[in-house]
Amino acid sequence: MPEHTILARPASTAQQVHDWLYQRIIRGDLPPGARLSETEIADSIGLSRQPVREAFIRLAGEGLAEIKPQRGTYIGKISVRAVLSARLIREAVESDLARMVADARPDLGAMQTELAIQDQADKAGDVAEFIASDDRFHQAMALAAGQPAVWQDLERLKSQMNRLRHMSMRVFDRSRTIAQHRAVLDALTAGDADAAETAIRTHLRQMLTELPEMAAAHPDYFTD
Amino acid sequence: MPEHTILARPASTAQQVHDWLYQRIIRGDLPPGARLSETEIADSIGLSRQPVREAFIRLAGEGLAEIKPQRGTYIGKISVRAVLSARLIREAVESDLARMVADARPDLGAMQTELAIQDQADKAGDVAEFIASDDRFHQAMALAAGQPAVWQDLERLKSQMNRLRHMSMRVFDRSRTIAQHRAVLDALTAGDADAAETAIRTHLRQMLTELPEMAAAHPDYFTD
DNA sequence: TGGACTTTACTTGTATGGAAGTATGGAATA
DNA sequence: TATTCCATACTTCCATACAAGTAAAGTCCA
Repeated sequence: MPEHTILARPASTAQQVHDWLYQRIIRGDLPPGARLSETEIADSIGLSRQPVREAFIRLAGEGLAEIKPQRGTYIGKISVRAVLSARLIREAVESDLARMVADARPDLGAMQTELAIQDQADKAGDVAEFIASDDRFHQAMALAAGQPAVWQDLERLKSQMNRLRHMSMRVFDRSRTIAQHRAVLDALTAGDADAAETAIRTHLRQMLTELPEMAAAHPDYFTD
Repeated sequence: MPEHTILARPASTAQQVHDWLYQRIIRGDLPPGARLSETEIADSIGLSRQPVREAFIRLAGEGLAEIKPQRGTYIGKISVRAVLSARLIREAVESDLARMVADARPDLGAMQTELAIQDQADKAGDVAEFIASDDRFHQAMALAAGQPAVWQDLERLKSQMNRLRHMSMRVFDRSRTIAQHRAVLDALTAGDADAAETAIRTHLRQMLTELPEMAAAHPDYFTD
């Protein structure tokens, strides 16, 4: 998304505030339903309300914040409907991508690398790195399919899902995720499109079992 | 996306400005690359620059405008990459939805209705109504699959594509679109999942031939 | 004690002035 | 003539002040 210029101009203040809040929301630092005050944040970082306000507008556009006119702004709760929708879309798209990769037989070194990183991160208990590598694994598949832009679009849909994962990864079995990733990669390496599609669909359906458990454990974090 | 309240409070001015510009962009009234001036628009509708500015920010978040700091704001050109990506995603998702509908055999009256409307609109030469009904046809399929939220997500991805369609529908053969829609509906009615998937993929691949022609006809409207 | 009303302290929304940066056209210079 | 420099007229960005609306605490009255 960021356009590349020779001289990398620093982003606008409003954009920086947005990025800062975005990370805090995704990582679960700012919990769903939490209150966001323009004045409070503006004062805390020595800015006027305006750039903070514009950051809120950007966040609301991404579905991460909810601006209630004259009442307040709140961190959006995790929409179960949005998560389920994004999951279905991911399954459909990534199974098509998997078939493309299996047929084209490109180099899959990047995916191999990420799998190794996930192994290490799991053993080290580094949850953040595990999640980051998980994303890069799927991104690498999109890249291998020659569709980098598709992954960018999926990223935008995934934002709700990401928050869920930062919660669930601490709870659920990461070795199961690794095993599923390996099944995908094996099928792709073998050039078996049917097996690859089955593997990726199985992997992405994992969330269907995790979501209800998380929603039951933190009912106040979810809506719908 | 708009939240439903019992008493429909009028949206904020900034939101209204956004919606107004959004429609004008999608319908091609404001051509890609055109200049947007905060002061100019603010003066023309008797507002201050601030709400107009916030409308610009919302548009930029949707990829419809590009804000160049201290230089100006412009209607975003149609990104070929974004259109191709959205098209691939639509094909993957809608073919999964089609399979679900074919298997579940729900009532398809809504899709029938839209097909009839498209027939009429085509004969009457009402392009806007034809496009609107085209959208409702696909939306009805998502609804029949029990996935209304999925269509909402696709809508957001489609914005770039929509602009393209408002151009191409005036040029290309609408009866061909109708025939493809009928093939989809027939397969769904018959409960033939394989045929339905084939039909919807064929239909959505139509754009792959239209896009290069449009890009060649209006090179200054596109980027990438 | 209970309930309706008023006040008060918040919130976001809008208007306006000025700061910082960019592009353009003209003048001075080689 | 060609090139460099600079003034000027833009643009978006940020700060500040005020307006409009909400919600909750406080007050008055029955």
